Amino acid sequence: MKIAEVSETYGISADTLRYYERIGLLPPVHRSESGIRDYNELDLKRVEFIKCMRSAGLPIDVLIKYVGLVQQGDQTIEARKGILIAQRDLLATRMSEMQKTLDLLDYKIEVYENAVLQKENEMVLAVE
Amino acid sequence: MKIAEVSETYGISADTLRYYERIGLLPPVHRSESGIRDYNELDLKRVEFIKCMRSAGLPIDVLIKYVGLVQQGDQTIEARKGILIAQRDLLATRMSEMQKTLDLLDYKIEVYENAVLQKENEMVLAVE
DNA sequence: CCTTGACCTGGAGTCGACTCCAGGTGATAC
DNA sequence: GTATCACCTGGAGTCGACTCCAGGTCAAGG
Repeated sequence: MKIAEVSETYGISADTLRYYERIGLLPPVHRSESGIRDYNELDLKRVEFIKCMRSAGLPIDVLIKYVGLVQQGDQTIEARKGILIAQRDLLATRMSEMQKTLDLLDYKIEVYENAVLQKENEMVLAVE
Repeated sequence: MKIAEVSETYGISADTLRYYERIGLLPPVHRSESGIRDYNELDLKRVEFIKCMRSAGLPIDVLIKYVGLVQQGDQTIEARKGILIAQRDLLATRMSEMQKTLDLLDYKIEVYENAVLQKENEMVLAVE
């Protein structure tokens, strides 16, 4: 699959895909003879993983570290697990922060809703 | 309350507090005669609101817009409500993305856990 | 053939959100 | 009364994560 289609499929710009490869977040992608990227199954799996992690805000340097460990084979399993657990915990913390904000937003929206209703009510009374 | 204490209390650097004021995210804070910031109740409420919104990733320009509308009084209630609803929806979307990532992380951690257990098992068998 | 279009590279530019000065003032501690 | 400290301002620098560009290669359609 060429870069344009990957970009289309995953909603990641071609520039970003190339950038990920340049910085070592995405290991070198399979190429056609003429040097054009031709993403294979594994490449696509990696793209999807990165997309998922980045969409949740995991920092690129952590992901590069993780990807590097994966390349190094089985003796890095503990280290990889450690990274994932740390990131999982950070993510959970951020989500609970966001939940508080969501609650506050809901509350404020409700308050505004009531303010609007009250205003409309006053207008009706004014007309009557 | 002087800036150092506000910084301490809310975990926001003094530089950031001044920055927020400079860009109009925080309306001008009360000052002592000598020109030193002396945050009053209302100022602190605003700081807390901003902290909450920023911690969930709401962009500064949106918050500046919202704060500006608040300053303009009651005829902006509908617009403010619209902003809050839009941000609430974006936030909910981002949180559900994050939930997917969290689930994937949990799954991968479990897989690593099993891999580690299996390795340990093999080692025990090798010793026996 | 030759033009068009997708792709390539290395490097520079942008953007959001801070963060860090340098140089200056005023109040408090000794 | 002077030294130290927290504070002030305007402006520049940094950081993470892209995003854009110039200049070049190559395959395919008319």
